Amino acid sequence: MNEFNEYFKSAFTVDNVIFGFDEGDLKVLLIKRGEEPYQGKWALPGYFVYPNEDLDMAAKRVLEQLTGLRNVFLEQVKTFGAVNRHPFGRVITVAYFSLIKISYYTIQPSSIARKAQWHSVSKVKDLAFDHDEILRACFHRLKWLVRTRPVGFELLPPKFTLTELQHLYEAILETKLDKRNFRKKILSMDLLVDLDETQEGVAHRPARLYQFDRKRYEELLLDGFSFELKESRRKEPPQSKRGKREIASSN
Amino acid sequence: MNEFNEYFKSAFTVDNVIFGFDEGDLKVLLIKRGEEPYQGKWALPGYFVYPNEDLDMAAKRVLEQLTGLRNVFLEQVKTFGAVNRHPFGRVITVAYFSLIKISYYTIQPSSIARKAQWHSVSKVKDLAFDHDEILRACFHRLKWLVRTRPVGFELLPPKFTLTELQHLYEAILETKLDKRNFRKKILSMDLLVDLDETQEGVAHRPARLYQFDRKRYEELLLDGFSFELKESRRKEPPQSKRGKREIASSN
DNA sequence: CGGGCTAGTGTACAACTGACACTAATCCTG
DNA sequence: CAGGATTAGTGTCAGTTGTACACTAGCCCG
Repeated sequence: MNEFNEYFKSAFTVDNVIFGFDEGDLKVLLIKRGEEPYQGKWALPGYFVYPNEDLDMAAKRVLEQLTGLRNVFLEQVKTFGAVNRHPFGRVITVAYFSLIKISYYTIQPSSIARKAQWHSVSKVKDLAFDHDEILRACFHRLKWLVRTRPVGFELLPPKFTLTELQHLYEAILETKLDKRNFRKKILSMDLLVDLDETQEGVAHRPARLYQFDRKRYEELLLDGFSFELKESRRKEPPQSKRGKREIASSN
Repeated sequence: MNEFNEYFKSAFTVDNVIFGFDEGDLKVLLIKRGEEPYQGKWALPGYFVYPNEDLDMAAKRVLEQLTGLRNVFLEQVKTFGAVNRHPFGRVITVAYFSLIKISYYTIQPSSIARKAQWHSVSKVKDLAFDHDEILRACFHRLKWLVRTRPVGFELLPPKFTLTELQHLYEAILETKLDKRNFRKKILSMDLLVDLDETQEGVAHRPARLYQFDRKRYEELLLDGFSFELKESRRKEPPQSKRGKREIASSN
């Protein structure tokens, strides 16, 4: 056993990429570092794993201290262990990502949490450590996840419109989707419950509100869920007014 | 910096799930442990990560010491860090998996390698440490991978028959596939080169030999590859001889 | 009450999927 | 050397799914 002692000199941490969705934009929760190294830079929330703690527990702890939330989607993504990624010594970090409803998030009294802020995923750059790379890896995983499991559940408020759901998919997949095809596909999964309510206080025709059907959701996880829709090829603002007219729908 | 010293007391290792394919069966390379803990048990090949080594480097080193192979498919899968998973102290392990052509594998002179042996994935159980769980996780990842990338390349010998390729897919996916549909699908990808050679020394009609087209393979990786075929529902040995007759193909 | 805005809706064509059975070619055996 | 054993190899049709595409409906606001 002594022959291995030289190896017991490293530390490991967890870092958590916390995704949320708001204002049609995919967001990630970052912390402004108050101390060295990388003081003043934005970083992913994370901490050392305690000696008596499993990895998943550590990730949950970090998430809860920051957001007050438990029982949310949380999954290990990848481990980063480049030799010099941390100036304090050999530290490898296990990256997790979680999906939360921003509307449920409340600022926690802990000192870390007071330095936290949501950032648009597409605009984030120049994070501390190798966190840019970690964020990219987690975003990539989220993109994959969205095809494999009905992800909206985790990120949207309990009641939402189909357009909101479509915007979420578009934000994650970084494409535009065709409205009619998207609706056809989503509704055919029998996953949404029509609440027979509509939006209020919007300056246009109000949209119907839906919620996810948790039971059906779990069925789909088992049966295999797969979401595939090509990017909409619709030309943006029609430059010619003279395209073939579509026959008006009559149903 | 001193405040963190208590965390720098752990070690980490890599474990490598090395898959091969032989005799119609998916295999994994295991080592019989010569020392405690778990002496005499089969285990995944792995070792401590050296202080000056990145994770991927460590995984490559383990693979090469064992098989003599470099430049093979090798990917990180998941990190396992349960508090008591290792009796020597806090050791977390980063699991990798690799795909190799068994025919290229040669027993290396190193002492570890002499204790290595191929095992059918479906029969493996009761491994040392948490290696059963690690193997399951890697097999699961391989199942996913096979839908996403033309995996045969990595596991089959350079020349192979369509039936061998089909058996490989069946072994990984743990299903039966329909012969005609499988062939149609694979050939339509334009990924295989017909070598205009046939098997020799088989006691039946010899099959044509194919090889992968590396260039087309790389195109597919970029363009997005997706393999989906339902399990064949063909009834095994036809119990009734009186099913509807299929019209004989006339082309 | 008209303009601005977003919601909401159907169809036709193309592409893909999946079910399904026999003949061809080789070796082996008696 | 004929017949049996064994695996290779091949096409079509029907049903489903994917995709392109444009207008009317309903609300608020000025």
